[in-house]
Amino acid sequence: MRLLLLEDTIELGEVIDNQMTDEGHAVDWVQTIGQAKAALASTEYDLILLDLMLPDGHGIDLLKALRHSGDSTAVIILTAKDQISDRIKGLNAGADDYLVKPFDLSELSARVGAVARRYAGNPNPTIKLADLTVDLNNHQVTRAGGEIQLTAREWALLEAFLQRPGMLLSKVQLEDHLYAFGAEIESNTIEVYVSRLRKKLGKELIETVRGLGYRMKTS
Amino acid sequence: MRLLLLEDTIELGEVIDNQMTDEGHAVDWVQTIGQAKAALASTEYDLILLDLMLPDGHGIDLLKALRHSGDSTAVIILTAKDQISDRIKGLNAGADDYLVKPFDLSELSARVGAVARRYAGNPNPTIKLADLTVDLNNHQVTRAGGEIQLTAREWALLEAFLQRPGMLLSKVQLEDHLYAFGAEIESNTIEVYVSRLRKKLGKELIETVRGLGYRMKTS
DNA sequence: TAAGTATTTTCAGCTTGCTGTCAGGATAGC
DNA sequence: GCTATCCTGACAGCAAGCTGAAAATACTTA
Repeated sequence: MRLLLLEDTIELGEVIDNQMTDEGHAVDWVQTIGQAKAALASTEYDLILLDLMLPDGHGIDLLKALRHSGDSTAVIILTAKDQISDRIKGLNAGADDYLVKPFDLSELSARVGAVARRYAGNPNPTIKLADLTVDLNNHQVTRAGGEIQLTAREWALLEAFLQRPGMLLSKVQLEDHLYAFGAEIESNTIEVYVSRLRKKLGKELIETVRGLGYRMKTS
Repeated sequence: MRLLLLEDTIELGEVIDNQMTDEGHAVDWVQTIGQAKAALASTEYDLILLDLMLPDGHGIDLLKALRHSGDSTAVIILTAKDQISDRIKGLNAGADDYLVKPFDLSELSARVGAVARRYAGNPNPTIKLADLTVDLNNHQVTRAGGEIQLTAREWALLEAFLQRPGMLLSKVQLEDHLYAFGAEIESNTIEVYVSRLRKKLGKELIETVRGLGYRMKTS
């Protein structure tokens, strides 16, 4: 899915950019309304993530202009907590959803996923892997009918593997996926979680590549 | 199906009118409570689409008057209002469903269709869930014959789960369902209501997904 | 309006179970 | 065998969630 991210905070913008890219979306990240207009003029997007307070104007105005011109691209608004009335204005102006900062990346993923599904017409995406069924939407994993309970971290790890099927992933890459930027991990946490995941999913799925990282078998 | 649409915004009214007419319903569109009363006095409707903020009064009052006079016509509330209690008042006053503006027309169609089916084929639609019977019309839950009394909030929460059976719902999503946009909840209200619902319905129905939200078992 | 009742919201203490770390053992490669 | 790397059981600390109860609010009835 093709996303336009309009967010002037470098820090937050980068995080969202990375996350969305990780999830397989094509992200164009711009930081001003001017740039956004240029991007929108030249490209067709499936979803716009819209910050409201921007250096060269207010996001609502962009949204209004967009809707006025007959553009019905899905829009999710990102607003600060103290701008409640903005949310209402945003929804009135034709936004599809909103998120209040600070938000969990997982929450953002869920909303974006919901929009993606709405557009793809696929209500409940699942991945089948060996005898496992992974419900990406509900964070549910089942094997032979039985449900496997995963903790948040275990799920995040599985997700990392599923996003790049069959690829070799270094511990650093996995850490980057599990821990939002800046987190310092000084122990063998990844090893521990790989171990826990294997125990729950079945050992043969995740293979160790000594000195390099891990790889999940695709079939 | 014969609909009464009470909506004072010309723009929105026209859109809904057209859409519903397209879908084969007979639509009477009025713009004030006065006109609505006149229409209701002379005609039998299957469904009322009710805006709340109206030039000559509040939609809730009409709904209350209607129910007080023993009229059980289905009502779907259309509200852009951000007042916390509107939704609750609406449901308490006997609304069947609600939609927060702006909404997708497809969403509206779906709700209207649901009401249509509810009234056409099935005079008393119920969902069976474990040993529970949930009567969607009357907002009643029974178990082994005994009736379980739910308060407005408790019902709203149950409803959120029933509308998306088996899906993982975050606390934020549940808040959005219980509290119209704009309400800020700063405590563990959702946890409290989950706790109360569990106590009334039976603990095993709602499962906690730590760090992510809750999920209601479907069977 | 005021009193009485019901519901909602908040708070605080408690429980649960996840997380990150470590240590000691296992394994692979040389 | 030796070493680097990886695996995994155990555990303390912590954060998320649960729940009883009080405070605040809404609703009802006289």
